[in-house]
Amino acid sequence: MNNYSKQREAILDVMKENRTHPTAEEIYHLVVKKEPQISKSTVYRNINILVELGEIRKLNMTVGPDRYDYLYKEHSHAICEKCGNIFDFYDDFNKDEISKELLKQIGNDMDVNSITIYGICEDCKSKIKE
Amino acid sequence: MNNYSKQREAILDVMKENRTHPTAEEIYHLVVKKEPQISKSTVYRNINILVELGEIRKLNMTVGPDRYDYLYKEHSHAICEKCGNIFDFYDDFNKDEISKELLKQIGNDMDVNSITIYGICEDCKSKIKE
DNA sequence: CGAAAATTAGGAATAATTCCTAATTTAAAG
DNA sequence: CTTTAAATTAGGAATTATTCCTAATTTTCG
Repeated sequence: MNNYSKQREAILDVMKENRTHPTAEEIYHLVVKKEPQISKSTVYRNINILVELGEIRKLNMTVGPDRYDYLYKEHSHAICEKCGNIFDFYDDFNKDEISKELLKQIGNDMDVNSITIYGICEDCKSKIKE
Repeated sequence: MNNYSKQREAILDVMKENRTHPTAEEIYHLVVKKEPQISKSTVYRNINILVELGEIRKLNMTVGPDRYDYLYKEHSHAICEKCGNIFDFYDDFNKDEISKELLKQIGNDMDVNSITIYGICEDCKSKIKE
């Protein structure tokens, strides 16, 4: 793993240019404009490699397929469990402290990568009431 | 939605008895012991209803299928992005404050349901180094 | 009880993702 | 530069996870 390929580069470019938290399918449609011959399996494989390399982040969704995000800047996500909308925000969580607390409680010295808030957005709240 | 059925009750019982964050498939195998005739589609449908009703929680996984958790007591999860291990822990996050901060930053008055920590557990860290 | 609404089993269908293979591209060594 | 090994690709098959469909059964409630 880790040889240069224009396909992988095109995928990373698409991720850099798009801060829309695209699904794998959406990434495929964006990248096929740059590399028309690219196959879907290549997109999937490279997405996984880029996640592995820590260049992009996988967002775990309650609703719909997984989404991906380029790590342009340290930030967190608030995700609506109803509609799947993702909101970027800047938290002031202290990851080292969370790590320490986890060690104390669960006895496992985890590296904390990200903190995700799951909830219900304004729109979905009002729809439920109706 | 919301009529009694012994199938739905059996699923909820299984969730109460098992604090292992089972997948839908695992729930099916557990519940089929109690209700041998139950079908997988009934399990899936009722899992979704129970999530909807707020009786169980869906855990969004980086690796593998989604998992579910009975809400026996307010707690948070730390999930290993490599192996999918889920650790329960008690946080002291102030959800109302997070909600306020979100309103300020994203302009959306979300209800915060849960906070999930994604990271790499001890075991997976040591495996990567090898 | 008896009608209407909800739920079921079981399988088909769909969606999302991974796997397989032969061909091509890239890296690195001479 | 060639040559060779390793990595990557396209494209489609296969697999996995989940939802949808239908006729039959169960539950609710007047």
